[in-house]
Amino acid sequence: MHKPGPEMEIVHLLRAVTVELGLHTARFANRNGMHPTDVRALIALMDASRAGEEMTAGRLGAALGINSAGTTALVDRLERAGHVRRVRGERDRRKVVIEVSEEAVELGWAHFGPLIGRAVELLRGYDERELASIRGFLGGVREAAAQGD
Amino acid sequence: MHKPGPEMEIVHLLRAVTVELGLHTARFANRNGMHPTDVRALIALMDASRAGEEMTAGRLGAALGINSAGTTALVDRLERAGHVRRVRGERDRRKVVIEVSEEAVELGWAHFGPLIGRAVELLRGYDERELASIRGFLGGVREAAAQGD
DNA sequence: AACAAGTATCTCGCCGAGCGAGATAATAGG
DNA sequence: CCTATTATCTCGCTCGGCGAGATACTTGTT
Repeated sequence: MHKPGPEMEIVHLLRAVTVELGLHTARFANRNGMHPTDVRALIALMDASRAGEEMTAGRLGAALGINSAGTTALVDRLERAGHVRRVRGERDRRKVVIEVSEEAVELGWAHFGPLIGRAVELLRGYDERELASIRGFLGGVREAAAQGD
Repeated sequence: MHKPGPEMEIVHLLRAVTVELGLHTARFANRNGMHPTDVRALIALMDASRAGEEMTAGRLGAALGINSAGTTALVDRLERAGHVRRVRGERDRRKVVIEVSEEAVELGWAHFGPLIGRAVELLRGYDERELASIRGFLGGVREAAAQGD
């Protein structure tokens, strides 16, 4: 019916990885009385912070694929738990900038640190050409998955 | 604070890929009046079918990280939509074997086919050593993420 | 064989995440 | 200024998933 091909093994492996990472995230969420969405939000916030960008409520909701009502509830939840702070935008006072608390960053590192460490360790075992192929494949899949919004 | 390192770029890229694939799955779910969990369930079912294994309600719930009540509701939903069939276990009549309908398989291929095709195309551009490094990295991350259940 | 213990699924009642619709507040453009 | 636009929030609601416990079938024990 479909030709198997040795490439399919890697495709299925990639999917298996995303499933496993999803479950890993869900465990972190459960252990801290949070929901998967809350964790995804914190990750998005830390990403923005690392890139030196401000994350507003609207952009956060868009990044997670939930609407404005859901986003407000999400930020309420995170704020109530002390994971984020709401800060009114300085230049545009309609906006609400969301800042991650130091405590949430540490909580995240405690759980995801070992996994990240292991991944970095694995990557150290490859030479530049191998790293380039990994980078190229992941980048290509990301682009392909982003098509058709 | 943290040493950046060129490896971190790939770690963040992998995370970006999982985020993008998650959104891609959510779009498929929305367009077909389903929820992300339903799609994850169908994928798990097709995986099992491809591996020639029977998937029961209990194993499905475990694979998705939801409890038995939620699993029953999930299977009800999928059955109502015509995506799966319930079949009483032959040997052990307590079990309920879940079978995916041909129609659901085609629906999935219509949406995920192009993405899978693009991934395979990308992989064809690498030689055996490069494929081995991609396989090795993904396999290693999967194992690392599976630790600590 | 009959009974207890174990296992797989289902039912019931409930909580709360996320949605649609629309209100409110701030900015931008003519 | 007055209107259109943008950003967030409020309200009411639906329904996915949970905990507790019921039900049905299987397996081990005596």
